Amino acid sequence: MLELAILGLLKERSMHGYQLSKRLTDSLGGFWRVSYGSLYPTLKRLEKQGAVEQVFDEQEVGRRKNVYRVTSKGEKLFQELLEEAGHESSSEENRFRVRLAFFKYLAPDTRIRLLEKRRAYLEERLSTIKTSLSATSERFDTYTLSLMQHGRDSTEQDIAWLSGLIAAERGAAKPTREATKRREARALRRKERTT
Amino acid sequence: MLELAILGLLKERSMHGYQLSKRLTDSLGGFWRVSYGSLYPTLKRLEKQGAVEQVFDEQEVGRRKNVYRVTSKGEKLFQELLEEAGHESSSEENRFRVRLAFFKYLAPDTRIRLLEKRRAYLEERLSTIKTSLSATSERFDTYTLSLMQHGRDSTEQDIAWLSGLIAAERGAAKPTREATKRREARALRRKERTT
DNA sequence: GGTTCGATATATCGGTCCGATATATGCAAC
DNA sequence: GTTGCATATATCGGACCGATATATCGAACC
Repeated sequence: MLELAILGLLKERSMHGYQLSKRLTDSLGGFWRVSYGSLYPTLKRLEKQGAVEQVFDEQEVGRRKNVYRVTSKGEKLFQELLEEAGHESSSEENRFRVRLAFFKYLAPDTRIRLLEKRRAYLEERLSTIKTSLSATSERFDTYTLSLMQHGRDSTEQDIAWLSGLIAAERGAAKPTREATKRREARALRRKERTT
Repeated sequence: MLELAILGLLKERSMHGYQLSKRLTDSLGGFWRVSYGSLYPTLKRLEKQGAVEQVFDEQEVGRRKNVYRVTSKGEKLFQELLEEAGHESSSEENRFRVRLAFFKYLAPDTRIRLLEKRRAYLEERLSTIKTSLSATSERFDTYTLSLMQHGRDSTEQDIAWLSGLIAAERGAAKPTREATKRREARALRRKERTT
């Protein structure tokens, strides 16, 4: 995941480690605080793999900075990591967000595939939560119950958000007026079935 | 975090590793999928620390099972882990949820303190996101923008949820008989609305 | 009766990431 | 001039994950 994030940021502009950590912590939504214990080893790993390389600025005499640039090998790796379907785990929460932050580098149909995969996973999880809640709601204490209810509500909102993104993506993919209408109708029907 | 979750579940009932993994994956909200690569080493670590001990059931002759029970040392450790204020990182998302699942083992004022701390953190993050969003100097693409907007909305809803929990906690702090009845009536009505 | 298969159960390996910490340098304020 | 803060790189131990190996049990099927 860090490799993906680093490559994505370096694609936009060559940077050194500290700049990357700032961009990752501040700009990328603030949902992930990257540690140096991850960042610097990952940079070295990427360099060893030939995915990034150091840029040496001659006139810079001041303090030591390791500025990195993406190589063509790194571009390739970036695309692979970006398209890689996730493993649906807890760390996949962040992984998905990082991926979304670089979605502009993906083809529209790949974007739709990834969004739908994520939505399918959330829908599965939602139904699990709902089953858990309706089956044994008396067994849970107030806090666990509230936690699960909140989990259910959040998941529903995440799904709605994803559906919006998918719809927008479909609308932008083939701007044929008739096809769009048919697609939206299908999406609506599908939504009504699963709700 | 895993130590906390394991001790909390073992407090309720002595179990072996596989049962713990089921309970962690299924019952605890479904938001965390625990791997065996974490679970079994953690159990051994806890045993080494003297926080849990094996239970040997004599009549059981069948397949090998390592059933564990919490010791008094483990009870102490559990309380410490439960009260420990988090480090506000990305792994703290799960940590907070796990902690909440065992909130019943905490004193009301500790509960309020932890909830408020969490809320304060989320409010800080919310303001960061809002600042980022309103600063037009940095232009985000559609996806990053949507990600941040969704992050903002989700955070706002999390804060509202926490505020509800805090209010309920404050209301329950002084258990006057009449107040309790009124509160239960409110809770019931609230439950009926949300279900 | 045999076998196949999925759920149960424990264990370990390599790897990613985190949190803490150490160690410098540039810079501005006092 | 020195104090303090942001900048900048680096590493250590540890937590957790994903994959995989291994083995047992029960039920289902032929």
